[in-house]
Amino acid sequence: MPRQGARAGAGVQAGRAPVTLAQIARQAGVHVSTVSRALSTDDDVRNGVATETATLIRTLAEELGYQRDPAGAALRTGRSRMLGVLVPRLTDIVLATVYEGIDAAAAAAGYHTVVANTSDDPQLQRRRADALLARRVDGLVLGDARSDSDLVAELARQHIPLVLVSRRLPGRVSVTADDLLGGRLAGEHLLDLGHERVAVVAGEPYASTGAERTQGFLDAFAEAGLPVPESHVVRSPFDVPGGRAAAEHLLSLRPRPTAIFAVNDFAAIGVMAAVRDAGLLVGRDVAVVGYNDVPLAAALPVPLTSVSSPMYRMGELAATTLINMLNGKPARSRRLRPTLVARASTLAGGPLGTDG
Amino acid sequence: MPRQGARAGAGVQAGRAPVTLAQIARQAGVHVSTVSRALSTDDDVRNGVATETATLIRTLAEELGYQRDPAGAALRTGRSRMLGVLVPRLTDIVLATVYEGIDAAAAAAGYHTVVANTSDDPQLQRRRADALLARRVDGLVLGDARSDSDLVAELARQHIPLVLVSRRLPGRVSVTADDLLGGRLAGEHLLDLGHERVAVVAGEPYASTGAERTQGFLDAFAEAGLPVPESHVVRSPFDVPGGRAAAEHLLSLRPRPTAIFAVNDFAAIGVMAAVRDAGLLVGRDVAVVGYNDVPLAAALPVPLTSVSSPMYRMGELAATTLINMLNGKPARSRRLRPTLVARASTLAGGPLGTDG
DNA sequence: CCTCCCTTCGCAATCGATTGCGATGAGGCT
DNA sequence: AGCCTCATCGCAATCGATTGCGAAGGGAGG
Repeated sequence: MPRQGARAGAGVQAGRAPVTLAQIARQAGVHVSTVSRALSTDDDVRNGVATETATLIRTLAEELGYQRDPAGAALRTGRSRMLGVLVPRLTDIVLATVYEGIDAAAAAAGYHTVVANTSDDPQLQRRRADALLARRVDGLVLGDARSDSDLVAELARQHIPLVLVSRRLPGRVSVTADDLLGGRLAGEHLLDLGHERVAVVAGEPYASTGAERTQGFLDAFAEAGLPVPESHVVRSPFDVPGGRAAAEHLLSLRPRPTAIFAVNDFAAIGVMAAVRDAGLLVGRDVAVVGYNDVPLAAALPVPLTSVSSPMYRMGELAATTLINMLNGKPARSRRLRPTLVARASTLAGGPLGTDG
Repeated sequence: MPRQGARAGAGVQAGRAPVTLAQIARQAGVHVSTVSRALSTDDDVRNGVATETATLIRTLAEELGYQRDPAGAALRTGRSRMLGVLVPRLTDIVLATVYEGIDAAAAAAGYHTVVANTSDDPQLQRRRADALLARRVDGLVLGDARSDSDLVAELARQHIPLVLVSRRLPGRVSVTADDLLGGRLAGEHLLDLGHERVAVVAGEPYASTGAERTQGFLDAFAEAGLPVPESHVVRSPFDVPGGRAAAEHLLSLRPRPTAIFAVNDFAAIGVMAAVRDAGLLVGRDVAVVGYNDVPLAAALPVPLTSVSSPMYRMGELAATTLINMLNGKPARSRRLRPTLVARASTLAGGPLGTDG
């Protein structure tokens, strides 16, 4: 007799006494399998139980406070009802917002999520993904897909259900914002204001977000007959110091750009700092456009013009798409429409001359 | 014969074929129980296996890529090796940083974490906690403890292992920063600069963080013989609009305060906005002190003086404390020391006169 | 009145890992 | 040489939920 008494792993919490199917079965005078069926969420299964038996069991379960043991269910079914989520970092409010959407939609569908930070580091991505898989998550939502890594391809080869979010990758199911359009919106906004000499803080090349926002922006100017020279497009990390350093370089160019588009609000804040440090005024001497429209953008001393994407909704859609996949339904990629929010960082001074 | 073939829940991912103890046992020519013992992390258990048998099994497991099935282990042991974490919101960089620390320390100890947002809403706190418990987490880290709610007491009554983080509650094990000291540091800093008429944006009363920071600040001024009148202490949400609204009120007082302490950086940013809106200059006309020293504080147009607490470390300690509890070791509360980082928002203009 | 069918349940195996106890064997001791 | 001890390992039960199959029961139709 392996067990001597109560629960083995009860450990510290002596008080908990989880209700099991067997207890309900005993009280209801039926077999445990009947209870399982009555409590099933699957209609086909539940229909095998007489209505009055089912309601009896249902109310009994309610009274006793029954909660299905996920370990038992997972062991038998092979599905954990847990989703793994990989993000570059949760301290980035953009990804944190996406994650909140993911978690909300997952919870609504009876799934839990487990997140992990990868710092955009390929080694960490692999390690974290393995850890999640070891936890037997049913699928993955990847918010940190890199175009220069083959991790996603490997996971796909193992037939692991996955959905990309925020960043795209050719041939993979993803839920993203239309970054190409977003970049174009930023470009057209500056064109409307009369800017002709502009520059781009383009983010990291391995992220489709930065790459496509940049491309959309460049497209707009190219189509307007004002192609942006390559020297005016610089890569940079997606943060304040990164944007600041990039802008310091761009502001040293002669003639100086009259506007700078940063593919990320934090980089844009760094750009604004560099503009001030150069003794210039944001919005009058140099227009600045950011991307993501984080809450802070509107609260800055010079409110930041930014492109807004439905990040929370993106997370929700990513989760539901993955869950549909798990249920065998076909899944398709989605691209959500961004909008531009114009503020003082581009409007303060009105259009600048071509030789300001 | 309930099963017809391969794995039942394989679902979409047809490729995965998890290695089990039984497979290793077969290849090693030993019983599955021996494999289990050889692979155990518990030394007492592993010592029951001969060294060479153990190494054989260990290398075999490595080659086959064995990963313990958490469901099987959890079912038998009653422990899921999962920790539940409750935070007000993950989009708050402060809590996100704490959570990163929690997750890192948990992962290092072989635990996974599951987070949930509660929006500081008592109803949601209960629901999320229940959901986590239904998932059979081994313990909880609560980052959203409210002094006006009895949820924590209820959980404790059920003997659920838990540790508070960030916010304290009397009689509970917690890992926090010394907010009383932090508030005092802010107060002493302003006293050193000669301020005599100050005000406080005190945050929400149910959070020990805001309450204690405020108290420490008031203590410093009271001990200096310059008690702050109640009318100069206003509560507010921990965000930009909240700080802005509170500051608009405070700036309308006559004589106007020469300095404002906000118990949270985002509220402080709102304060700075209100100061600007009033046509005043932050750091010269009105000094502003924030709290938490978020990365953005240093990047603001007028860099923000702020009290810095080791948030990541706080998360790490909270997780290890909880895990120690789970292992039956005694746990004690910890209070980490904050430090003040002085910047232009208090230094720009030097001390102001008493009738500025 | 008998037979057939359908609804409703029970039976029992099963998922993978853990663990108390007992069996086996080797070695040392008297 | 016989017995005892200890190290090592196997046996089998067990955690809780799920599910294919079969049985029992009731009702309807011939």
